[in-house]
Amino acid sequence: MPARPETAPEPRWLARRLLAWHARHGRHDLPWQKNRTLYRVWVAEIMLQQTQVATVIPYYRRFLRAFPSLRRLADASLDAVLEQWTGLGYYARARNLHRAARLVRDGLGGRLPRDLDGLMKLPGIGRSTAGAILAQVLDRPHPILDGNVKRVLARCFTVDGWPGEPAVEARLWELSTACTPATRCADYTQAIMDLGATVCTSRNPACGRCPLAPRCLARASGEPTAWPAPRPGRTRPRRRHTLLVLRDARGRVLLQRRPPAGIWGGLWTLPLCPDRADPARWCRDELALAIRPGRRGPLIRHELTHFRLELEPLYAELAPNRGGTREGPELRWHVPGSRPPGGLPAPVRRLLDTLTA
DNA sequence: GATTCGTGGCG
DNA sequence: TCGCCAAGAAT
Repeated sequence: MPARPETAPEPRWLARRLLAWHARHGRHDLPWQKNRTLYRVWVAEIMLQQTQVATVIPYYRRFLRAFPSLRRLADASLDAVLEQWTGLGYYARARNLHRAARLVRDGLGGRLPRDLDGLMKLPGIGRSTAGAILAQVLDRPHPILDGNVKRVLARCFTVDGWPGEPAVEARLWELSTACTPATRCADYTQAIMDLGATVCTSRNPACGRCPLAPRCLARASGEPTAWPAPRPGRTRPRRRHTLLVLRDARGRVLLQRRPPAGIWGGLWTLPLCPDRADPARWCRDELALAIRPGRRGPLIRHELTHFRLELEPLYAELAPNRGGTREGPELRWHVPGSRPPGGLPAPVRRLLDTLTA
């Protein structure tokens, strides 16, 4: 049984322990940690929102190769940006990143703001992301509050309640502010995130390797994973859709652009089968596939089913741009294996890959 | 204040 | 197979 401290750790002790731990056990060679510019760290922080480091790294390298500077990003088309974002998810991040780059190019002389309020005015940058950028690039003493920090602080100080509740989050902001030291802010910020990501993990915390364990109240309780409290249960609505793979005689696949906002906003997907329509009823000439998302998540897992589709009725519904006057979804024929017209959702990309092979 | 937004990994 | 979670922000 661990020793049982009765008082919460002092902020200065916590920061000192974290800094010492980070020197030996922290991560020091992440791609955005070298050549730390506002632009490079900004892009990294946006990609890292709700996304783990290991997932981000290859995307980050490709993205910076395609858009080495803010100017190059602002001058690029949104389609080109979404194409780089394909598979990363949360595509509003890419749209906001691109919009912010143009705002900076056109209104701020091409320079990203170097203060909290200025950064937070840009789309996609909230308080935590702004703090992380300033702490890492300029070593400014701004607290952050991401999932790692929430977990570490909630355990150390046994903060009750689900962090999604505003009152709990406010308390965690207080603690994060109190613990953030006036100096060595870049190292401290990286340290507490690294601890949360590699030691104070959500399911199997390695308290035996934690520099904060001696005074961690959750550790002392014997059940460190009791904090933070889990999100209250909720019933997620199940949605079921059918996407159609329509191929012409040359093997091209019909793609349709999603509306600019909402799920997969601005991306190119397979056309949606109209609700209540049975794809099988349209079987006739062309071989097609239907994707039927399963019970998981918004639109994720899918099964492939072969259908033979009658194209003409669908074209009447899907190709309203013919003639140039009617409004309707943007459509494009795509040759599998060639460069896509823009961003593709991961399931669509995977499907197109199977058509290539 | 509650929901929405992707995808991959984990137990 | 399933539910939860992850370097959050916008609506």
